Amino acid sequence: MKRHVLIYGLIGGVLITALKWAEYRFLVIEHSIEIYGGLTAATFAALGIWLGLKLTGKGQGIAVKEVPVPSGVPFVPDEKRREDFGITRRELEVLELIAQGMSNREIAGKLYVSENTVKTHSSRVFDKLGAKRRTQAVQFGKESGLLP
Amino acid sequence: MKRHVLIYGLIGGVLITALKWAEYRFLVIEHSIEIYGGLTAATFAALGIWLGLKLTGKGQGIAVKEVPVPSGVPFVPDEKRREDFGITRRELEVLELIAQGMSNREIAGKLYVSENTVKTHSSRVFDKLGAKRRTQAVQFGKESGLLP
DNA sequence: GGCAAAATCACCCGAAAGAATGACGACAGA
DNA sequence: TCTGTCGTCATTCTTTCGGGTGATTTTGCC
Repeated sequence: MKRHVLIYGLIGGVLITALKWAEYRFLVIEHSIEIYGGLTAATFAALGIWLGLKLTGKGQGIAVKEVPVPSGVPFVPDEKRREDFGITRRELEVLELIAQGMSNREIAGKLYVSENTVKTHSSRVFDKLGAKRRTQAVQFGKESGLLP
Repeated sequence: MKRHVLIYGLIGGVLITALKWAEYRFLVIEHSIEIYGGLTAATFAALGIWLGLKLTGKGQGIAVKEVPVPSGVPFVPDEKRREDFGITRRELEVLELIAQGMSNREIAGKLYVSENTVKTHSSRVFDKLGAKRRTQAVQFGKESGLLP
């Protein structure tokens, strides 16, 4: 939920800035979706072009094909593997924070829940991954593509 | 986190644009948003890269520019970074085993030393990396190319 | 509306981890 | 030979983890 607010805020900010800068404010009402979509598409395309330029500046085409595809879409399909393990979203969320080196207390603070809750989630995740320690859980998570 | 917002925003924008442009709005209900987002993002990125390749013509360099992509690189240069942190070989060895999810006791057994020694090494490594927990040390180690 | 899953929190307790400190032998280099 | 680094080990103490158990609330779905 919080993420949505962030996303909309960010997009809105970018959009409005771009529009303002281009003096196209009158188009917002009628064509906002097209415009902001087009802008993002153009941004993405530009990013691709930049990547292509950057990579072809000194290298041959072989490396270019392999590298940018995985880095352009950095880790989205966690949902599938997550369910393969029977891990819930919240549990994966906790696991991600564990992988970032946070303590249970810090995670609790970040997620606005009690430390006991974090412990419950982490315990369940360890159980589902067959891990005995958090470091092991992180390792398993990375190996199975559950974590970036 | 922040990156996620950006990515989702971009993907979402591209998706909506693509859908709208192609008048395929009815497909949204039936298909997952991730798939279309990934497809469209990949399409635009690929298009951008292709454009970049076209525009730059033929690259002549042979050497592949070092791209920060963890895949494909089998990881060899630890010696250099190790010394940048002032970490000894033994300490890095312990850190590697920690990263594999082993407990201090297991590490002690594997290295044929006492558990106290392992604790000393790990404490020193944490100190040199500025980490407070072993998970954090692992994270830092991976980020700085100290660990695979 | 009701059921099942998920999320939340609590308490206890043992094990593991980590901080702080001190010490000792091996070894390389000045 | 003296010095610094490294590796080793110990002790004490505090904090954190993790297991086990049970409970309540929230949420998603039929």
